[in-house]
Amino acid sequence: MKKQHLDKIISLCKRKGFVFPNSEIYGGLKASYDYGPLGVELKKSISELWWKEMTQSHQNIVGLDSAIMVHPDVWDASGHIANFNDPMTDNKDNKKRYRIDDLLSQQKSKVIDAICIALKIDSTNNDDIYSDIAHTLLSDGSKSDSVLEEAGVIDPFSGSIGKWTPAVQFNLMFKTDAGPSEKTGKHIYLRPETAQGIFINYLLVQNTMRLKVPFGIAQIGKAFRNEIVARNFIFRTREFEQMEMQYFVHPSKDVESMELWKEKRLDFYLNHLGINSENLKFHQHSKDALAHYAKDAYDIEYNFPFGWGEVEGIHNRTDFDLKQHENLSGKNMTYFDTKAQEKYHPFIIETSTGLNRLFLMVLCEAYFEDTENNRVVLQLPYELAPIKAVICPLVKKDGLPEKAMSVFKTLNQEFSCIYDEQGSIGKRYYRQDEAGTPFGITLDHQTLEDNSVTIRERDSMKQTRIPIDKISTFIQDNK
RNA sequence: GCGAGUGUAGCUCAGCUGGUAGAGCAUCAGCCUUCCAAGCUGAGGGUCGCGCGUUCGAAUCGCGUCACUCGCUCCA
Repeated sequence: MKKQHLDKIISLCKRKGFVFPNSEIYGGLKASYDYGPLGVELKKSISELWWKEMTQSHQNIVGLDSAIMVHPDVWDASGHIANFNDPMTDNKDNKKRYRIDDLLSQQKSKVIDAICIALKIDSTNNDDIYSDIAHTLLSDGSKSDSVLEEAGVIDPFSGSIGKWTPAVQFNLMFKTDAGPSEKTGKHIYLRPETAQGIFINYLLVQNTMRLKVPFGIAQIGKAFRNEIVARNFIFRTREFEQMEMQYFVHPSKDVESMELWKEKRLDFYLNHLGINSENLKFHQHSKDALAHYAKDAYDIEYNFPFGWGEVEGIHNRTDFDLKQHENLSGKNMTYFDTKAQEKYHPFIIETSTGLNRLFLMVLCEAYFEDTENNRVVLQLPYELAPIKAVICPLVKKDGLPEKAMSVFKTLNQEFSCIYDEQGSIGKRYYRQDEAGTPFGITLDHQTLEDNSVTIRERDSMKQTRIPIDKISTFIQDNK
């Protein structure tokens, strides 16, 4: 049943103003979406919850907002330039695409030798021979296709020699040029992760805030990845928002800290975002699937309509990044513990989550078809609901609209409300059920006599009669 | 990336074998007044994703392209 929900959620998102396809009047842009009036509220609520949980709730975690564009050497140090500029080739016969270095590693040595001779590469004592060939092919673009084919490079899928296209580079990072002309300017990349902004600033942050290890730096911001495949609605987009907290610990405490954060982060999903534990699980990366920087890595996965998908990564990044930056920048990146008189590179435990994925997860979790009452309800936790209450006059006459409007104006100071007098009262409730509004407040003729209203709860549809001045208290108690 | 499918009003969809578009819901205005949608009247809104082609004539056929969904694949 759950498997069929994504279409319904996409439709609801558009209908109610959560998410719109971007550039729709021009036919759309792949994997690009806009957040509508309700969507922006929901997204903001999720990130605010996260921020509060990850900064304010801890004495030793502070925030940061670093730049999207940074010195290009940062990406050299991080490994993004080296690791994600892999030359690729396609087999024209079956349209399979391969990373050339991967492809070569599966070939017999005489094939490799033939290529080396053709390209005049010295293959002796060369550990990076596959990568070297790949990059040579790329720089010699035009002849790369014939070289691979003539050497007899076999397509592992078909088992026969492929008809290879010239080497092509797919850049993970979006590149642009800073400066007035392409020639004089530097290549600038849009950050593919927010983490590096934290690493390069960590000593300044530590110093200005007088922090002692262990401490954390949290950041929310956009990152950009030129994904080849982008799918599943807003699950994987080229432009996305990360919420990361990098926790700096003593190298001997990494395992312990990892366990701590795994627990804390899972709790966030269960107790703050209202996710059912059945729909969450940890997935540990296997050794060979680990990122170039990581020692150990867990994902928190959610059971989306399209299957289990990663919503958060909790990784032990070790001291890889800090040492890399130290090597490349020449600046000392060590932390000095004055009490222990010890100087070291802290290990970094990263909790990195995708805000857009949490958004989708929250919607999937909240979406409920109440067949008994023939309605669709978004059972969002109160804190996440874009609109907290709808204020309705029972009928559009006898001074009820005026009275309701004044109640609306008062309550709207306190929390986000909406006023609605259009259509039957049931219809108005149902409209808000779909938007996830937890409370409906209705004024009727009795209100004019004793200042009481009916308050109706979204999930249970239960109605209670209370005085106007108790609305706020009631909501606080029942949210 | 490969394979399959879809693309007609804001949403869900109908338009069979080619003759320039309909419904329900939604929206808006008016009536009704009723605490759990779908009562009455009326209105706005689409050159049928986009382009090219075939044809006297295309939403309907062909090709291309863009976008989305599903299955594999991939995902630092």
